[in-house]
Amino acid sequence: EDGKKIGRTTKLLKPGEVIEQLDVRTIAASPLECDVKLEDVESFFGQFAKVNSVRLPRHVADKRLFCGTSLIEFSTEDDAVKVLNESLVDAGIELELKLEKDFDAERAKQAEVVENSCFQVGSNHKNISNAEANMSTGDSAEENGSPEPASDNVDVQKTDGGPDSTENVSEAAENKVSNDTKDDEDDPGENVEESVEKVDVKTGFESEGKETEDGDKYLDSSIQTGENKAKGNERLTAAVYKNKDIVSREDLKGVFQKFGTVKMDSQGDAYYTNLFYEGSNLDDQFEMESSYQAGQYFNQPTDLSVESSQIPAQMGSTMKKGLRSHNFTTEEDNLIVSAWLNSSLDVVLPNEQNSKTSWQRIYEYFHRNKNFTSHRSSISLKARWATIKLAVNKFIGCYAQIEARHQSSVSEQDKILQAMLMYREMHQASFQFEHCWNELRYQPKWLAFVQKKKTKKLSSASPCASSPCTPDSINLGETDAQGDAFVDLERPLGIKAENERFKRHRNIEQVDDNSIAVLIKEMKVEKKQMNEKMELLERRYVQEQKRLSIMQMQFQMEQQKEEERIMSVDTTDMPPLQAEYYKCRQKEILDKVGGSMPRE
DNA sequence: TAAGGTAGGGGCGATTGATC
DNA sequence: GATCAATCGCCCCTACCTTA
Repeated sequence: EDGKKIGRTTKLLKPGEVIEQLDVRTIAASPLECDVKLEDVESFFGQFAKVNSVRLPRHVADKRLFCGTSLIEFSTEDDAVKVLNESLVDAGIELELKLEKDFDAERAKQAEVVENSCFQVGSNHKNISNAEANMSTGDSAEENGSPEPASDNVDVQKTDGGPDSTENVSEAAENKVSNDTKDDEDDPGENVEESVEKVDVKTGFESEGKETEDGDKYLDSSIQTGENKAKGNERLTAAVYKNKDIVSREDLKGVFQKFGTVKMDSQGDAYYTNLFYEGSNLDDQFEMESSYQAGQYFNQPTDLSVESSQIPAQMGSTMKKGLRSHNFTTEEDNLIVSAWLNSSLDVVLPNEQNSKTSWQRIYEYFHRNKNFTSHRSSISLKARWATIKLAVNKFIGCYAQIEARHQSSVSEQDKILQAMLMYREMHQASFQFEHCWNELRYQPKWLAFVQKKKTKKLSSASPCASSPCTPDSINLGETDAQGDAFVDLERPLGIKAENERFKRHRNIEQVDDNSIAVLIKEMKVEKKQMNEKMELLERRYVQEQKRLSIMQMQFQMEQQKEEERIMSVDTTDMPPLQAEYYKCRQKEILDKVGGSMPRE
């Protein structure tokens, strides 16, 4: 305004320089837990220096998953250097810290490997194994600077997922060289020496894959012995054999033993192939002391898996197949109920939000909050909840029926006893979940759940609404006094479902003309009946009005007669008080008549 | 934009087999 | 022998992606 030129005191940096500065201020920290939050990372590193921002990059192979490494941008380069030189431990695990550019470089490599593997995945049902093998191949080829097609490399894999797979594997291991030869026979362009050389190159067992056969289990593992040795850290390393896929059971035992007692049976051979990707064998060969122990193992970030924190702590589902554990205790039941109530309402989470299932969360809640010994797997908890839910639902019905009787002078305890008796009569079994019912009965989530069930039943049973109710339909029936107090948290229909519904209705309209005609006829009849009713009511109303007016006239006539009588009374011979009364009444009447008469 | 396909996930009944 | 935890398979629902 005063004519003086103003400008920045400090010159703006060029974009490239900004990025460069950002790079030196940003460090990558790993391994972090899969469900780690931005705030957690920020507060953790905030203890050491001022944090500008935190990023949680996704995995290169699966964008739904956190890659296990967080990028922390500090306010100054000095801060970044200071933290980089620190030896930080999070959740008992020493964090590996590196500059962002190093992390980016590794990530670019990984992306390339994943891309290669995607193109080279075979068409058979063992895509995962192949992809994993190909990734390994890609890496080694890259290291050697001599890219080779994956199919040219030696691949000792089990080719059948059946029970013989272990046998196949051991055979394959024993006859490695001969297999190599066989492979080479298939591909005449290669010779045995070349193959062996390639196997030797692959001393680093690198794998990166995803367990897709079971939707719950994502497994990204990367065993990088070469790197580990170089770093010299003391994290877990699985012994890796010259053949990339073969790990001895002793080595695995050694790895798993750090997290709990591992039982090994005597059967089976000494080698396992692609354990992590196809390895149901693991269940048979190794037994953790508890399923949760196993879960704990998979929660540990180890070098078995640089990004193993992505693996859900759910492993126990098949760990002790066929072994029935002890009965559920009241505490366990209550904790399951509590876990269910505390878990998210929306059980179907979008993929990009969280790959964990609601039962995984319930499982974690259960084991995090237990103050007793329990090794239940998520499947056990789920099954138990199903039992609890069913029984409590039935009991609610019984209790509602007892309530509906409106018995006077009956305490709540008596009602519960009666409901229990009714339950026993109806279901030939005693109700064993009173403790759960007490926990659940007033909880909004439970009430919403019950209501949802009820509406579902009503809608599905609407065509036969007059049909006799089943005990269960009575259970959740209109007498459920709690039903009105809930907030409707039911999810709306999805687009597709809504369209289906619309289409169905449209189709019904188009196709069923006859039924529409019948409906119209019925409606006309109904209308006629309604009109008749209305006429009847109107007639009654008019009659009633007439009757009222007649009564009113009668009353007026009687009143007039009375007034005339009062006016004609002679008060001369009456006692003074009586005379006074009549005079007052006569005056009143005169006033009334005078008021209504036109004045002159 | 609608339709079709696929994947993820839950519910539920039947079955199995260990425990009571 | 009864009970009940664990498992399995089927069905249904929803969201997302691809294709016409």
